[in-house]
Amino acid sequence: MTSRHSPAADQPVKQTPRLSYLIYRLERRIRARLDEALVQYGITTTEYMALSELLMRDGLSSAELARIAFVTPQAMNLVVRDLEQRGLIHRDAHPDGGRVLRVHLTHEGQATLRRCDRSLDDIEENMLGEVDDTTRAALTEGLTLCTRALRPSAG
Amino acid sequence: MTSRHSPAADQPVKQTPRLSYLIYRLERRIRARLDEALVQYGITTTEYMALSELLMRDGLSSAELARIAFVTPQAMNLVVRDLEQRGLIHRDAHPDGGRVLRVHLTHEGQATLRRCDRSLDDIEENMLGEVDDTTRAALTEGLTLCTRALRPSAG
DNA sequence: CTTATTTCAGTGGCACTGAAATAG
DNA sequence: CCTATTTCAGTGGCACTGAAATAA
Repeated sequence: MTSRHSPAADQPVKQTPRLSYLIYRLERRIRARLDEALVQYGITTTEYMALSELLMRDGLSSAELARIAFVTPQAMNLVVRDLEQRGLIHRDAHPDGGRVLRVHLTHEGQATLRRCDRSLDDIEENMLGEVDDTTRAALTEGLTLCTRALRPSAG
Repeated sequence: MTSRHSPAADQPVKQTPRLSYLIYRLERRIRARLDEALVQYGITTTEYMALSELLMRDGLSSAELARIAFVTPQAMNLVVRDLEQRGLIHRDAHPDGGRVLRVHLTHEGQATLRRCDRSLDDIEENMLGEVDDTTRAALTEGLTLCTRALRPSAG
């Protein structure tokens, strides 16, 4: 798909795209692959991300998950309640009281998550094939720093 | 059903999240900031990305833009036609014939894009504040390699 | 009363699928 | 006939806003 248009004359110097642009494009591609892989387990990407976060941090509330995912609490609540009805998570009252409901993965949820993780690992293996370990480490560090810098409550 | 979840015992070691997960979260944050910044120019993030691509590669067709953005040609066509009606781009027939319409930025489109770019630069400056030049370069390289690896038609 | 979490209800941007018209 | 691009029409997942109930 070399799609040759005009040679080079009217082409501005091909500047380096902004990082945000690269992230946007890559996210689209990962999303498409992941959606395709997860559909066999009946899981959406958003649901998968919520389950992943719960594996790392068991007992988060829906509102906390919303802040992490940067969506409204209402949006996350829909995801959580749907996952609960399907038996992938369960909730219990927070010991500190309040209306807070802590969310936990069920055994079925953990099993589903493991299957999804394997699918994602396949995608990442393909994606990172040409990327050396040094660059991989820099990617992890850089993305983490960037995410932290854009946190809602500053940090 | 025994829903026993001891506080910390069954907590796995906080593993390093997968890169896909970091990209997903960061994209959410950039998206939110960018949407907020672009609304004053009446531009959506998707439209901005299309305009950006056109600055780098003038004369792309809607179908080519769709492949780059990894969306269906129908979806991109809606974006392109809307931008055309608003005078930010114009189209002309491809010299090779066919139904292909080459898309070009108008002067107004270029001016709007420059304003949007400045908004994004502010966001990126904030986002990359803690990231050193070496890591920035590695981010650009790594993200580019990853995107290329997940290209639809391989390449 | 104020604040945070959760829930209920409605809305909309945006990309999707299907199908058709055009052009080589 | 076959393929690619563009266009028309309908659909749906998903996150949004607004408002209310609950609890400290």
